[in-house]
Amino acid sequence: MLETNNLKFRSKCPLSCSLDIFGDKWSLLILRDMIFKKKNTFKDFISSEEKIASNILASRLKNLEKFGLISKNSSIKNKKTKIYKLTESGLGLIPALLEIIIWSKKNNKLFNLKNQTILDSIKNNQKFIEKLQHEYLESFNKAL
Amino acid sequence: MLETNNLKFRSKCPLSCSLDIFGDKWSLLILRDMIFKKKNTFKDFISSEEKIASNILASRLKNLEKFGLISKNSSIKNKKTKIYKLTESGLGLIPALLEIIIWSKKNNKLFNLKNQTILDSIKNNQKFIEKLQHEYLESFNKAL
DNA sequence: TATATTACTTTTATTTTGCAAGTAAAAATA
DNA sequence: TATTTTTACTTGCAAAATAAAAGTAATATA
Repeated sequence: MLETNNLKFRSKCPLSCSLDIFGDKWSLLILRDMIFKKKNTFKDFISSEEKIASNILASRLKNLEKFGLISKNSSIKNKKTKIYKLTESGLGLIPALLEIIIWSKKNNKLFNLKNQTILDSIKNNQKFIEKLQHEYLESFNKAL
Repeated sequence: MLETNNLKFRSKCPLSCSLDIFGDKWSLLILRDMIFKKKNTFKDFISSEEKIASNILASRLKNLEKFGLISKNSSIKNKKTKIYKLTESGLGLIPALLEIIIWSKKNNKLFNLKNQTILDSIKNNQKFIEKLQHEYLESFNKAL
């Protein structure tokens, strides 16, 4: 294991490093919830249909924060509620998520996807990505 | 857990289904080895620098085959050697892999990547993707 | 003031991963 | 032809990660 700033990686391969960060069953689903569903609290994430366990969610949020994909702050309105926000680095994963979703759509004989209208309009072009990023930041500012 | 053709998924979300298939630390590295390093045997994969354990490799190969991303056949020349080949579905993941790699390159302050000349030329356009797919199939036919 | 909510942590059980060693069949070598 | 090596795995066991359930502490709401 290579160690850089106390963070361990199996190799210096960019794909391998990326998977060391988010190569699991849950991390990208948290980002999905933030990007596509404008979720930003612990309670939001817990309520997703895949039913992540609260201890796993806590550990994933901590990890994503550690690697700079999200940031954590107290809400201004409400001291109890913590708000998780995608960083620029986290928003930068939108193109990768879209490509996975596009792949999934093309291979859906395997897993019987439900029709999701939002996905039908996906074209992985720069404008769509920018729109998503813009929408995210806007909704975030509203929610805050 | 939803069950479709004996395959279990946490939900019908395309991203979630995808992660149910390859959301781990190793599956995409096997695909990377096939796509970028033209590897196609058990021995090839075992020799990668991330040092996957042989039982894990066996289980991942079986899983990728089960989900139709790769196929397995005996070599014509050599009865002992098994050749793993990307299917069309597996090759279809190239755009997603490239986006992860591009993300990784942009965020490399974190993990000190070595300069990989091949990556410097990456543009995630259709031509580059087609070139990779073509190269893969060509090298595969040679190796066979 | 009492109850509910939010964001966790803790505990315990189960599953997955990782490591080391072993095996069977085929191929290469002596 | 006999022996060694190679390839593609499997097995057994320890360690780590995950999952499920329950608990907690601080804050907010009725």
